[in-house]
Amino acid sequence: MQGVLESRGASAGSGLTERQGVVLEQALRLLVDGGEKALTTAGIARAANCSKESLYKWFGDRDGLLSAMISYQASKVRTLDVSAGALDAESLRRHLVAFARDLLDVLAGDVSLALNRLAIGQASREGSKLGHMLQERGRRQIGRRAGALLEAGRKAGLLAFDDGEEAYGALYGLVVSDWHLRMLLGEEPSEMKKGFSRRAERAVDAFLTLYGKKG
Amino acid sequence: MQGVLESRGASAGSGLTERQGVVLEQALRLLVDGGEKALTTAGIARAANCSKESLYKWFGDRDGLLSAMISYQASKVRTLDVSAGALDAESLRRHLVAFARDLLDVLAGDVSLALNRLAIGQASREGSKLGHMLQERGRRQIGRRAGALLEAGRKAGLLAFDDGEEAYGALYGLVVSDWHLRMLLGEEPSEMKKGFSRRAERAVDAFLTLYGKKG
DNA sequence: TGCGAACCGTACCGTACGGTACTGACGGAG
DNA sequence: CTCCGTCAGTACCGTACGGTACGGTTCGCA
Repeated sequence: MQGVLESRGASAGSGLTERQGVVLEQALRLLVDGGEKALTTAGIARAANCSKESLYKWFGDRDGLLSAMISYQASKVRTLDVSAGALDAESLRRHLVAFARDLLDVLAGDVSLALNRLAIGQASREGSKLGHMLQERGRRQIGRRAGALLEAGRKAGLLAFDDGEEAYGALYGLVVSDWHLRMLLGEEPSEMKKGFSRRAERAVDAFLTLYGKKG
Repeated sequence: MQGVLESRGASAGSGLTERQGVVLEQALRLLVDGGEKALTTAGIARAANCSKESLYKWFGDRDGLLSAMISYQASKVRTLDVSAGALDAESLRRHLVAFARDLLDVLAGDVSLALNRLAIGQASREGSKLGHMLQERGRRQIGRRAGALLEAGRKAGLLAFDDGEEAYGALYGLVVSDWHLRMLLGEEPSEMKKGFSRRAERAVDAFLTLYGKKG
């Protein structure tokens, strides 16, 4: 067990060989296509041209595989930090609209929806470990980007709020409303994506009405 | 098949005998306690003291049983319509806060959470029939109450909006934000319920800032 | 060339589920 | 009393899954 060399370069420093990355990729594809029901160890092994025994050696058990899938996906969609230098009212609005649009796009992505469905289906069981992971690696991550943007807006005298978390909550609610839940329940995302741009702008307008400093 | 008498009075005119109501009650309890994994036909039969054969005779198959559970629960939590006679600014605000608090309470209810988890887990499969049912019987229902309230507010000259659906979406988003998803992912609802009242008031204040007519 | 580790493919095992079939008990109708 | 429908309880069947074990193959390495 000690001194094991990774057969090729590890991917993204996650401690994963690229072989294991391929496995997780195929597992995600299966999950997106057929839901949790289609995510069987035999199916993953077949799709990734590996043996079940290797799956258990690499990931321990099925739960370990699910956790690895979430970590893997989270590491892939690293949010690009916006360099928020020298904000004025118009550039702040543009940044907020871009954030809102990105948020809607991420939430409507089929991998995101599939992983959220998976974690939610698992949440009733004890632990809800997957839910915590998704929360930590997803919301926390994108929340930090929004928080930084809001803070920059306040520093520039363009926004007024006491509680940053509350302001972020309002922005999130105005942007997303119940669309995320509706997509999780099966409403066709492609139908909704067309209205995302307009929706993002409206939501940001409302947010600025609430938290923007008049001037 | 014809002329079958229901052995006792049907419950709520749903075409269900009270025996079947007991079965659905037990099924919901199992679902809340143990999640979808615990919702097996054998388990339901044992909990309700009936035979599996009767389950299949009454509900057809497992999907029919799940649908019946949603219908049954939806018929139980009929939303009380508020008689919105003679609104002024203060009573409108009270009504909105009451609505917001009720909304949060409903969404945080364990039966609601369990059914939403069930429908979401099922949504990846074809059809997403349960998702549609939950959408129709849940959101549509409570949305009508909110829509009527908003419309009354506009008629009374207290609110200003063009698109009622958009205004409702903003209210919903401000009230709920991402709390529903977080609870679905397993965050403990009892921890959150304490802040519901304050949260409802804050959200309504923001909503009135956006859509309330000044004066 | 020979050794050993990793690994694929498959077979295998125990279990649990959805759904069906059978038996026996109850209870009402004639 | 007898017939008949309903239902509980249980046994049963086919299937599918998670997890393990084994034979055969490739490949790095000495």
